[in-house]
Amino acid sequence: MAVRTRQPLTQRKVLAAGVALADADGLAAVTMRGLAGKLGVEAMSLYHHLPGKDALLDGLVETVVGEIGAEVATLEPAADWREDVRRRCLAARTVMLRHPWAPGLIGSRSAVPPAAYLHFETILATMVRGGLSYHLGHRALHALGSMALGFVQEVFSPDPTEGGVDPELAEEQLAEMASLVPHLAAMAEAELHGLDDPTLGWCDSQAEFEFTLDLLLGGLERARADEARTATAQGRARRSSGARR
Amino acid sequence: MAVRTRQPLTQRKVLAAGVALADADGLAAVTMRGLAGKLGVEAMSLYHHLPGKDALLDGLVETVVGEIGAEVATLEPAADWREDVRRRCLAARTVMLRHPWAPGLIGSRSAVPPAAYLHFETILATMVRGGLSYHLGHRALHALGSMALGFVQEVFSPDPTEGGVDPELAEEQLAEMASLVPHLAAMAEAELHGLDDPTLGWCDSQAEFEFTLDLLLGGLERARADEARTATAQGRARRSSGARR
DNA sequence: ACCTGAACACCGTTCAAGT
DNA sequence: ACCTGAACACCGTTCAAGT
Repeated sequence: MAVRTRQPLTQRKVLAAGVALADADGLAAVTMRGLAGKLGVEAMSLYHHLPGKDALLDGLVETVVGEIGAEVATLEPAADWREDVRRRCLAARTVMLRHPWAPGLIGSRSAVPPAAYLHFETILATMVRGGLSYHLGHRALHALGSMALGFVQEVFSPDPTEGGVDPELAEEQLAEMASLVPHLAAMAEAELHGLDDPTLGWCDSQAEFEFTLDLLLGGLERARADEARTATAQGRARRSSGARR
Repeated sequence: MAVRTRQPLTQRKVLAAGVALADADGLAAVTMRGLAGKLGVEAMSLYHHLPGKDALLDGLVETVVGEIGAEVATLEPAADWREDVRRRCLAARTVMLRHPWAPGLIGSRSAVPPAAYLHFETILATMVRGGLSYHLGHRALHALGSMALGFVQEVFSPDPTEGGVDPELAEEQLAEMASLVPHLAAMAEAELHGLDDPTLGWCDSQAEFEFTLDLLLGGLERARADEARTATAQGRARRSSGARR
């Protein structure tokens, strides 16, 4: 299955093959030897295009974050800053859904992918244009956190029982949960019964993502309005008292 | 430096040594051979107390999450549900600050640490007692996400230049940033000038954490009030129209 | 029961050598 | 310049053997 090309290898081709390999077989399958094999080449050849494994992983992150740029470029601008930021985050999310290994990799790396700075920049610019101060914009970037890159730190893991819930197994687990964690069990049951198609699983992660996003944006908009009101009130007070500097 | 004990090894001791080793030398230093060496034993001895490396890593997570339970147990209950949840998240955060490798490890594992369920349970119970429906409680757990375990997905990485910012280097970086990402640069500068002690770094991660937390909690409280108002209005409408079921 | 030593199949990486 | 083969120091893990 090795792709044999007579064209010489390039860093781009190595990284593209790395992303494809991670998509297909998971990040653990991306070894120097394994990736080289996919490219019809020996492991040591990769060192002519990348300094080592660490650079390869950084390159994979950079490639994926770069895809966000392409995705965001297709967006139409929105009048409201919140709608604009919302669309950017959702665009990033569509990219991450194509590369489910990427959030974990990004989280485990210490360095910020350089391409991410450009993405944050456009988001901050949108917010400043929308009336947020740089201080609030700073806090907003922290608050949005990884959502700007299209993922949340999933505490409830991506379902290992992919593609559906075994109703019988779910029943068993519910029974077991009921005694240990009654509120969680009640919640799970309440949510299960409200679903049209229980085989899809009872956590609609897309809906959760959007709910959280709207929650944060709503809160930031209120903070923004407060800030504007306070500034106006202070300005009025300063003017009416005739204070100078 | 190997700790030689004549007492036989136990799983608890192995895990405690693993946590200590990760605290001291990082997660990468936790290898079967390395950990065994710290315990004054051969690598293969560990297999008598743990099935393998994967179980070791799961055990490390479980140990750390277990510490959250101990920390939460010292809390005094708060009247307001938001204050209560807030204290629980901050307690979890103090545990994670002791084990900076833990969030990355938790994020990279697919399974939810069993001890975390108990933690989520008490948080959900607090919220339900505070008036949230199970549905909203479900969404709240998702929204709080990893904050319930005391960390956020840090996009701006934990500062590698630990313990302060070199002002000269910072100036250089600012100059470089200014052309590429002007809004970010302006923000960084605005934040730097407002600081009492710039050597502490210009991102107060504790303040950011609390701001984000309060933002989410404030939004959830509004959603809670909306939900309560809607339910009351629906009830009133149903009663006044004499509708039954 | 608990621990050991040798061995196996992998990994990232160095180095000298090929064309 | 790009690629190779052998080798090195590691890793998790199996197995047969010790007490």
